[in-house]
Amino acid sequence: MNEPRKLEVLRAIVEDYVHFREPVGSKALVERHGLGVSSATIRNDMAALEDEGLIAAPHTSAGRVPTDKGYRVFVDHLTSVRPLSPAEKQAIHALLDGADDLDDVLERTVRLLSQLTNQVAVVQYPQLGRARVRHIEAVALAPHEVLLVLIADTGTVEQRVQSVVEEVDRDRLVYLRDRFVEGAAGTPVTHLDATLSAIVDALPPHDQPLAAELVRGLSVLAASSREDRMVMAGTAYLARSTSDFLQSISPVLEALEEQVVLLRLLSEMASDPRGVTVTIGRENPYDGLVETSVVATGYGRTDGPKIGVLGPTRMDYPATMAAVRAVARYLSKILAGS
Amino acid sequence: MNEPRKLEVLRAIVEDYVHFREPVGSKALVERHGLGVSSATIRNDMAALEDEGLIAAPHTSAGRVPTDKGYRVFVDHLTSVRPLSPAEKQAIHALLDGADDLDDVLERTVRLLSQLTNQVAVVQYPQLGRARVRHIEAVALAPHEVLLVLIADTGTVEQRVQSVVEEVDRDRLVYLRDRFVEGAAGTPVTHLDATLSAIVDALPPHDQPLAAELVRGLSVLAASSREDRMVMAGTAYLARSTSDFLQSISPVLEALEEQVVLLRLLSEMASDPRGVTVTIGRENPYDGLVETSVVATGYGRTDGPKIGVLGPTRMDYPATMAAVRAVARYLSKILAGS
DNA sequence: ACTTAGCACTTGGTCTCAGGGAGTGCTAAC
DNA sequence: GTTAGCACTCCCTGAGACCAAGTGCTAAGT
Repeated sequence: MNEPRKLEVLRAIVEDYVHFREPVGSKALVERHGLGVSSATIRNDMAALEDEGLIAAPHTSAGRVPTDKGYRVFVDHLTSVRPLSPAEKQAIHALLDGADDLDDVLERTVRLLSQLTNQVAVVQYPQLGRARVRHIEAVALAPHEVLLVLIADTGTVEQRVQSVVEEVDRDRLVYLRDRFVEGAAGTPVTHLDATLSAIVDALPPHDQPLAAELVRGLSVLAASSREDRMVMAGTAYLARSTSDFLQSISPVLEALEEQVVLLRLLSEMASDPRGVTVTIGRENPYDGLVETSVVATGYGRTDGPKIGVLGPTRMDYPATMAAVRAVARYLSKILAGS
Repeated sequence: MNEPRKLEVLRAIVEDYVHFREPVGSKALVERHGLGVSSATIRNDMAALEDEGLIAAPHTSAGRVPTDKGYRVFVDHLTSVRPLSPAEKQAIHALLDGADDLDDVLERTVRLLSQLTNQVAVVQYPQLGRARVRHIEAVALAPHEVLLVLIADTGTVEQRVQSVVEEVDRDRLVYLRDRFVEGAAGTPVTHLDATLSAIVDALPPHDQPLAAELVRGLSVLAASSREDRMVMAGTAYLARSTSDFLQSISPVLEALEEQVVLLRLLSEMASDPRGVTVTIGRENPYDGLVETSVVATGYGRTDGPKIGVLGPTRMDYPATMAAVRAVARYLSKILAGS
């Protein structure tokens, strides 16, 4: 058995299936790709590939279709992430320039990625958890209401109106805020609670009740923050996929609405040395997504938030991986620059 | 011609078509509804209704289907908004209690409405434009960076990091902030720009450049605020509609992503004396939504933001209208209370 | 002036059947 | 290890027949 050629056949099958969206037979294969052998030989290779579970036949007299496992081998061994075309790079520049706000940047990015890949794109908000405290602000809005603002070095700003039992005095509030900023600036947001608690303990006793209430509010900000939020675009592409995928669009939409599902999925994806990670079909633990693949990567600092694309398992992996990687890089650059 | 019965026939056709999702014939009509006449009579009525453009036949030997115009008559003259069942009211309570944050409230609300109606639900963010300024905060984050926060009496908080040319001095910033709050608190957000500009003019000359920059940032907050944002839920229900609607799901998803489209649609919907407004099929100016109807109403103060539901023209209008109205009322109550 | 029974007619959906096409697996020869 | 040849399987398509549902019209009844 000719191993290299067998893998070449697998590649050809994947490429043709992605391109023509229908099972591919041995004859068409030799015609479209210049494999210098006859269709019978290819059939032998295909039988072997089928034995290994890399391809499957929908029915006896149909061509073959890659299995999840087949796509996996294709992605892992048969393709490298090709760079984007200049036109695509220019599109990235054109769409991402001129954004200021973090929300705006993410919004544009996700639309861009969706348009580049013709698929659903998602981007996770920068995780406050990995960020460090840059500033804390406390503003008295009313006798018993304080606006708390927590600003992280990632650029995220979280705010919340906290009601307090004690009547707030502006000067005391400024004093407390200064203590907080002084003691907590630079602390990882995850440690904010502990750091602030220590500060409270060191305060004069009569300041402690109010300070404790404020710390409680700030902890809420640090914990229930945007780290579980994401932006999405391109759901309409789901419906444009082919007919059989159309049947399964409803569960996919459900999964997309359950952002928790997606967020877990993204964060569970181990980072890959090549930069992008791919989860294919049933590798995915969620039922609604058994016919979809996810191509994702981190952006910003290492092990940071994720950005990715979701589409039918029958997708153009090389192109999608390239787009995801390129957009992630530009996004990192933009966020670092601002 | 018996006018009342003819309208009764129209109602029966709409109800049956919504229920059984297939064209309804004269015979089935007399069987299912106790109209005391024969099918031939109904056929005459149906011919008349067809002449008036209220119903149509997909083909010669099929039953009739309501037209957009038919639904319109049904909605306007043949149905009243029925109150919700106790079970539904309880569901509303259960889901909306325990929300604090505005984001959280809207999120829960839109999910609730979607589940109640089995359709796509949307809710518009409270418009900052109609709100009044409650507080302004300016915090120096870095030598050339100021965090601006604008808090409205609607509970919305807008923030933005503004970079400034001049190096900021903390005391000056506090001074300027105090001038702003003093002069602008209570002003409608729409007039914020003018009000602040006047304040700037009255300041000592050496404060004016920095103040002007801050005002520019605050104006951006006031203008490009959340008033063009919305929350959505239940897109998966789109795919669960019947087959013919499945063809048109892609344009609908596109329209939903183009939030501008939806927002314009919602704001163009005149408020109806009965509380809920309905836009049916082609009454809708957007191409992607020719097969969908929108049921919406305002919440909060009069002429305020909108909340609504979007689904196939073949929807259960009375139930949907009831759900939208009920949820809008609860939402208003919650927002007023907090 | 309505209402009704009866009936011819239209049409889409379903079923069956046959034929064609695409593709496979196997065998035997190279 | 490769190839040609061939029988076989299975899906898809179209044609034809048939049925069910529904209509519109006419003529008769109230």
